[in-house]
This record gives sequence, structure tokens and C-alpha cells, in this order.
Amino acid sequence: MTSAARAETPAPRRSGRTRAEKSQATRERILDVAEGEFSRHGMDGVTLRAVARKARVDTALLHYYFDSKKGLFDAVFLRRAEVLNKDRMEALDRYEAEAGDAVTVEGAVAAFLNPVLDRCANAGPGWRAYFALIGVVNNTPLWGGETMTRYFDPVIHRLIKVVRRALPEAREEDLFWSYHMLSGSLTLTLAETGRIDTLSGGICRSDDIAAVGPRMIAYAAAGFRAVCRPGGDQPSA
Amino acid sequence: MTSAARAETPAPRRSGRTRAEKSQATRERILDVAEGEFSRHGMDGVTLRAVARKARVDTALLHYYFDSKKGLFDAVFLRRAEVLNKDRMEALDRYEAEAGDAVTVEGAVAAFLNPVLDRCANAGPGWRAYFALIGVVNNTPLWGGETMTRYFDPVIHRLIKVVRRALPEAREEDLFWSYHMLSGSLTLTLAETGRIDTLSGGICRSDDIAAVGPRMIAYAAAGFRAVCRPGGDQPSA
DNA sequence: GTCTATAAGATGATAGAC
DNA sequence: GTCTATCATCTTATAGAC
Repeated sequence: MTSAARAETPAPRRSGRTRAEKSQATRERILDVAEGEFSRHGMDGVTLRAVARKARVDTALLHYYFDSKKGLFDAVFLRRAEVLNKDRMEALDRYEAEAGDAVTVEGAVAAFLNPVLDRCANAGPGWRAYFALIGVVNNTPLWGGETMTRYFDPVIHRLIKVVRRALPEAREEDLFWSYHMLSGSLTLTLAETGRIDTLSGGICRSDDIAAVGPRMIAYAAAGFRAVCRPGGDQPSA
Repeated sequence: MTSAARAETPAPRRSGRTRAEKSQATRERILDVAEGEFSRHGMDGVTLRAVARKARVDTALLHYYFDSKKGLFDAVFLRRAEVLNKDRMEALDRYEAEAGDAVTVEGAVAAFLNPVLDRCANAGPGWRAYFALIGVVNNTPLWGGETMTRYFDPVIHRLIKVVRRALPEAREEDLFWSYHMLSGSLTLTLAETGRIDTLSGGICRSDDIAAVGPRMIAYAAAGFRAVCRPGGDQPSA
């Protein structure tokens, strides 16, 4: 149980671990458990006792490592944000360099989404829980918007910059609103609520990333064009 | 404060109220307060004490009317769902009757969205809080999907039926996935998290429904076409 | 580092007076 | 209907032993 980090990082040899290594392992184990709990129940639905019990430590240890409940939440959010942001930035850089003047909206959106979709499909339950957490936070009133801003604004601005090369005549507000629509589609997908499963009578599954990925790219790219280039989307033909 | 219901329903004359009327007024006042609290803090972030204090009643009265915290939440959710569903169904019926064989994706999506967007812009803070609550619930893991299904599935199936008339060759799964994208965009908008405000440096505002409405319709309609009719969306020209 | 013990207060819910 | 009083439990957090 809760073997996300152990499954994703090379396991240190069992004997001969230094104190620092053991401490680090405990810290990561707490983060893994907290990540899962927060993603399922939200910030207020989780108690430190539940996290401590599942991580097989005492609640006092959570305070030792993360000070407060909010501190634990922030640590969970930050851990993978750094990895993801670096990856997305590089993907956008790479795409822009490769495409040259032939940048398309599809290409930009794909470069932005693929680091998420690929991990969602392949990188194990830890990342999956993290993405579900993002899905919850993005739709959280009061502090959700501020939190997303704090961690993810730079890469969004990078995306918009690339999209603008494909739609040079687009107005700023149209680009931002279009991203807003994409953001909603993406984070609802990441939340994996199972709603599409029952709505569709089983035809679609929330966890079928391979099915939703290409459709999200096509849907969003067409949406960007329709909003940012009125007349660019042809209702007929 | 918390004058949503009083502002939206004709005020009964102050004297000569029957006991039943006073009871009903208290019940509605509790629902109004709970609606606001749940929409801002989510199910687990709200305490019955906070609701009782703001509604100027005792917590025991909440249990008298709604049995439990979950009962109160469900009552909040149901109250406006009935009104909204009826309105959306009629809007879709009306559009289909008017358009005849000239049904368009834009028209169907607009008929589906307008009852929400119009209320969001004009119907007062009560409806606004309710929509924010929908935004939170739609992205809530574990029970969010089930709750949305319970209250809103019929009208979604009605929407898809109308869209299918505009896209007769569309496959079922493409229609459902497209709706899924629209659902994410809509509920993020309804949550009004303020994220777009800071992301755009003030160019866009979360509460500017007049700005987001037309863009959501254009974005979603183009997305439906791109997903459901491959080749129907033209990247160039 | 990790645990025991405990503080200090909040929580959902109920029984019963009026 | 509405309130007072109260219960049993749970909550975050801290002090200090080992």
C-alpha cells in the first residue's frame, strides 16, 4: 500500500541506510499518503490522524516535518509541481524550436498537455493522485485560484506565447478565455470522478486517458481557433 | 446579509403570517446560508455551527429540518436543481421546435447554457452561489460524479440528442467526451475562483459572464465539431 | 527522529424544556 | 417550532521523554 514513491524511485538497499536516508524515506511516505488522502477528500476532508495512521507514524511527526496541516498540503502540492513545470517548459521549448514558423495550435496544446497525459497513463498512482488533487484545487473557491496561480502561471504564459505564434491576430483576452476553457476540461478529466462512466452508460471511462487525450487536443485547438479567429471555424462543410 | 431569497421572492407581509409561513421562511433562510457556505468552503469545510450562527438559529434546528449535515447538503442541491432542469429542458424543446431541420451545434449548446448564464448574470447571489457549488461538486472525487449524475443526467442526455441532429454521423463516445469537455469549462467558470483574473493580469474577470458566455458557446461548438466530425474543423484558412 | 501524553477546543448529534 | 444543555467523540497542536 502507498508504494507510489518506492515504485518510482530506486529502492535504497535495506541495510546500511544512514539516518538521513531513513528520515527522507519517512518524509516521502508521509507525502505519498497525504497526496492520496487530499486528492480523494480535499483539504478539509482529511485529518492529520488519518494520514498518520496510514503512514504508520504519529501525528506529532507530521508537525515535526511540515509544521501544520497547511504546511503538509503545500509540501504535497510543491513536490511534483517543480518536476511537472520543468517538463512542460522543455516540451514547449522543444516544440517551438522544431516547428519553426509552422507552429500550429494543435502542436502547442499537445506539447502542453502531453507531459500530463503521459504521466497519467504511465507514471503510477502517485502522479495520478496528484493530478486529481490539481483537479480539485483548480475548482476550489476562495484559495484555489490563488494556489494554482502561485504554482502554474509561468508555464501557462509560456503556452499562450506559443499559441500566439499560430494565431498572431488573436486578442489577449480571447487567448486567456480560451485557455480558461481548456483548463476546465483538463482538470475535470484529471479529477476522475467517474461521472462520464455512468452518464455514457459505460461507453466512456474516466480513467481512459488514451481515449480522452487526442479528443482534448482536437477539441481545445478547434476552440482556440473559433474564439481567437472569428470566422476561422466553419460551421458547415 | 444573506438576503438572497428575500430579494428574489415577493416579501410576505410582515404581520399576519401563519406559523407554517414563518417555518417555511426559517427553512429557506437556513438553506440560503448553507448554500453560500457550502459553495465557498465545500461540504467538509462547513460546520453546522457556522450555518446556524449566520442564520440566527440553533444547530438543533438544522437537525430538526434536515436531519443531518448530509441531509442539509442534499436539500440545498435539490432546491434549485428542479427549477434549473425544468428551464433547460424547455429551452432545448423550444430550440428544437424552432430550428426544425436547421439545428446547429451552436444553437443546441446555447439553449443548454443560456438558462445558466442568464441566471448567473441577472438572478442574484443565491443562484450564483448555487452555481459555484455545482462547480465544486462536479470536480469532487468519490461522490461528486454520483451526485451530478443523480441530479443532472436527464437534461444532459436531452442536450446530446439535440446535438446529434446537427451531427448525425457522430459516434456516441465522441458526443459524450465532447460534453465532458464542455462540462469542465462550464463548471470551472461557475466556480468563479478568480484565477483568470490574476493569470490575465486583470484583462479577464471571473465574474464577467457577459464576456465568457459567447466565447464558451463558440469554443464548445467548434470543439464538438472537431471531435465528432474529424476533418470538419479546418486548421488553416 | 520518533513516540507518549495531553492540552484546549471544536464537532455532529440528541434529549427534553418551553 | 425553537431553544438550552449536554454528550461522546474528534480535531490540531504542543511539551517533553527516549
